[in-house]
Amino acid sequence: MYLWCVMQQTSDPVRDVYDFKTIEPKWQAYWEENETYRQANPGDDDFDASKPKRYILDMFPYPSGAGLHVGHPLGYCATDIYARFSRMQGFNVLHPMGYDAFGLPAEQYAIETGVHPAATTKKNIANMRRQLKMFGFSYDWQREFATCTPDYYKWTQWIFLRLFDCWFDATCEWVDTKGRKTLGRARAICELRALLDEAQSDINEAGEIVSGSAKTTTRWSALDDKAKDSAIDACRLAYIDEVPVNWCPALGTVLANEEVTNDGRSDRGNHPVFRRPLRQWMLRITAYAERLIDDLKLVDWPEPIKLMQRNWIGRSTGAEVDFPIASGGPGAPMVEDFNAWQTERSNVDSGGGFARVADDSVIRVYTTRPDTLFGATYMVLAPEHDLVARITTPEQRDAVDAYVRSAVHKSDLDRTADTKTKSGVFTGGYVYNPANGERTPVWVADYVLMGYGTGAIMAVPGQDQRDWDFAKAFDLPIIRTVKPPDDFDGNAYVGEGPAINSGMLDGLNIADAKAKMIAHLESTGQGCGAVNYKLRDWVFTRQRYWGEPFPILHRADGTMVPVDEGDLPVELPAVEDYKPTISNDEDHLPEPPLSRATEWKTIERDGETFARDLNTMPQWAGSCWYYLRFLDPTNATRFCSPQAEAYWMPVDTYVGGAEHAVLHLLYARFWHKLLFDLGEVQTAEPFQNLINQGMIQAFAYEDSRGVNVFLDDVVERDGAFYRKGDDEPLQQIVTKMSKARRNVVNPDDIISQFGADAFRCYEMFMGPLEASKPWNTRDVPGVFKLLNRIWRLYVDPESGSLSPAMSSAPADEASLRMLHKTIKKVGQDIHAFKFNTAIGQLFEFVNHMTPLKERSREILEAFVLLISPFTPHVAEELWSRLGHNGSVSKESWPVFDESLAKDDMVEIAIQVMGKVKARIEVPADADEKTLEDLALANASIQAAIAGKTVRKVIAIKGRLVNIVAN
RNA sequence: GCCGAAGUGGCGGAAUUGGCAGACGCGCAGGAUUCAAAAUCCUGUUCUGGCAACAGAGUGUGGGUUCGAUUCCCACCUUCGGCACCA
Repeated sequence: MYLWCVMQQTSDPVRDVYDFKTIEPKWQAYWEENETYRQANPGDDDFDASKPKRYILDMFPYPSGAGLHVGHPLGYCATDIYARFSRMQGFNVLHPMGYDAFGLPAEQYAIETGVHPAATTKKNIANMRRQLKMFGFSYDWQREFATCTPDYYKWTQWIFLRLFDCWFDATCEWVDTKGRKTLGRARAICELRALLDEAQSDINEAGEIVSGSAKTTTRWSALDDKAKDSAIDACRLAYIDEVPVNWCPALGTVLANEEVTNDGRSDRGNHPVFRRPLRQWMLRITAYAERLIDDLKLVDWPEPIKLMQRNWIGRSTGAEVDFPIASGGPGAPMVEDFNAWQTERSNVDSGGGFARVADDSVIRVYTTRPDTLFGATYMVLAPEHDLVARITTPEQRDAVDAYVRSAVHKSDLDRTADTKTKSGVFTGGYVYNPANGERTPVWVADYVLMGYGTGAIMAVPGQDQRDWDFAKAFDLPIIRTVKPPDDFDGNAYVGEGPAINSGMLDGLNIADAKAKMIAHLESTGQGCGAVNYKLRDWVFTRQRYWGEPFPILHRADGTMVPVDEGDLPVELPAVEDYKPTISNDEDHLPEPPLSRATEWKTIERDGETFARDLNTMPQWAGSCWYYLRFLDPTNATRFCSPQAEAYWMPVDTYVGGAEHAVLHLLYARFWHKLLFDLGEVQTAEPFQNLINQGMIQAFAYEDSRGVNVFLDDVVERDGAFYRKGDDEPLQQIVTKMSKARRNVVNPDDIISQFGADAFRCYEMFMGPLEASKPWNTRDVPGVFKLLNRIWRLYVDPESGSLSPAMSSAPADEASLRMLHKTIKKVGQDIHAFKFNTAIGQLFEFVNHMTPLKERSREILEAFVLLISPFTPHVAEELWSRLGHNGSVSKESWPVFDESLAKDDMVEIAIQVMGKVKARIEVPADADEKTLEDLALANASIQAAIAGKTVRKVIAIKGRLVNIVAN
């Protein structure tokens, strides 16, 4: 207001045009000063418990040095509009923002420059905060935090300790706080020990408590203390295991799959990469696989995203089957007599039966098609499989060793790139097919993956195309066990049909044959029905500096103790050098940057020396639970107060990019379920509604050589594009924004040219939120003009006072109807996240009002409220110029009158044989009979049906009439 | 290869989910205003033919269901995103 007065005094004649450069900073300062968007928590003095709540959350950004690109604010604009709208509708709205601040780029920068990642991150956050404020987002800034601060990661470590301190009791049936029956839950590890001690239960190698006496189980009471500890450790939800990783000694670090090139080298520096097992922290997400699938039923997510999660978890049903080893290498345990083995297995009561964990004398496979067992003509082991070494005969040893070595050194991509050509080597060993006792050769091939199922398959070339290809390549027998249709001319037949060549199964359809075979396997102790998941446990270790340290202390003897909760956080120490230790030796073990923290890395406790864990957690860790910290970000005694959690959770609306559809959302759901099992949170699922914004793409221009030309150097003439100056024709393509494409649009530039309100409107007007669509700066002036036109409805640019056309007389009916229609449409569209059509309606309103000589003030006042979620700055300015005190955001959303929101007369089409021949104006509620009569009486229609017989008339109220005549 | 999403004017897109295809915006054309321009306002703008009224075609392609299909079904083509031989 002050600046406006100055302008009025100094410029003559006064031109009080829409001046976003003054308005936007002015109101941003006002919001900041008045804490306009602060949201009180339950228990606070100014908390209004009578209001319903909405928790509206954005996926928080990584504070990169490049700042926000135009893709970030797409989702942020959407949630901001929805949050402002929700407040006006009388909701308590939790709308926070923070930073996912641990991560690789800051560390890479530190390695190159020696600048501490904390300093880089702090600087980047400051820039990003400036940008976020520049957009006018209504975040509650008092709740802002970054995941890299000790106050925050203290609780990340605390949750890790919960994972460490729990096991998953898969057989536990329980009723949750919402009264739902659930199978399986996390329980404290001390309960496991108590169960084992008291109940004299047994524990098997899979870490399952078992009663009964299957032969691979061990009597708990027979174990010594150390063996008990390690058995317990193996059951934890956070456990240590050896898993193969992409080890790059020259970089001194482990690489992600996407950092490894096809020829098995690092994409940074082109160093050799080796796949080798490494001791890693693992999180047992697989224990929750079933519940992660089931509980998708509880959330309102887009079906495609749910489908992607289901596919990722990849539940399949089938059977595990044991194939006894008939012959192999010198040391291999063997089954001499197949019939005797079968008899022994069948005798369940005297130590036979199907063991929970396979013994050495069999190859255990998982199959989804137990009905095809009679067609299993060879076996395949993954190259990493334990049995490979033992089953290989001396004659085949060299070939197998060479094959295994080459496969192990291949990257995943390389190993799986070519799906047509199969490679593999015969081990020389044989197993018996348990269905018919046939001696079946055992091969090793890299198309079988150790990470899925049991790492071994029975190959059924008749019903599996991959097996068919392999059998053809190596001249192995093929037996069809499902009868294909007579006209079938393909290779493997995977369709439905009666079983053939399958003894007792012959004639059965696939489902019945599966069931019968599983029953047979179970009754004879040779196999059992099984469920399998593609999902694997989560490798939770990174050999990095810039992440959360593990709150675990290691004794010299290999045992571990958790850091006391009272000693959290385990703070990340300062180091001189952030580089991992590099080496040219493939066998050199990783030494993460934290090994350079010489003071920190050992610690004395009660006279005993412990080594700290030198690894850090992955970036996912911080983002797994940040939505809970926003509820109560400064709580020093708990990750958040139970009261805040009970009130705010679940997140009602979660908006972010579809690229997080699987990993982030699955990991966060997993952690949430752990906290739920422990009674720390009250909802089974964290995110009730999920919306995936599309990607903002950009036009890019290529010359004839395929080289990209900078946007600024492109001119358009007659719909074609040319390079400025040399008139070379360019090809326009739509692609991701990237530096390489030279088509990056910076939001700072757009805002300095058109303002934040116009920017927000443009992004929302581009198209549906979920769709990917190209940015086109050419279109921005369209919404910028809208704001100017709105401005002129209120402000007379000559005098700077309110427009003389604004009248206090009662509104004309047409304008009143337009207003109510607009209130209805905009409200409904915001609620449905259809912002593009909401803005279309704002245009229609302005188009209606602009030509009027006299405009009702009452209507214009209501319209300011309607635009305020989209264009908060200009709305505040107009609201204040209309003489109101206080922020427009504190006003209520206007209520529409249904009778005014719809037209009383409508135009309907009259068709003859589906072609429109006339249009008539009728009352909106005219019934079908009236429409039919009016249609038949219409002159053009009579002409159109002259000489024809009217067969049928279809009249749809308020829509159309169709006359069938011939 | 598999899974998912999508294909509508010169461009971004709309269409109550089976009921007038092209709302709204951009661009373009014409007009008003102006000494002139910018800005602003008004009019037109799917394509083809016609001065016009009007006629015909038209939502990736080809079929089908229906009085009626952008919408539902079948086959195919193209683009984008994800996954990588998942037994």
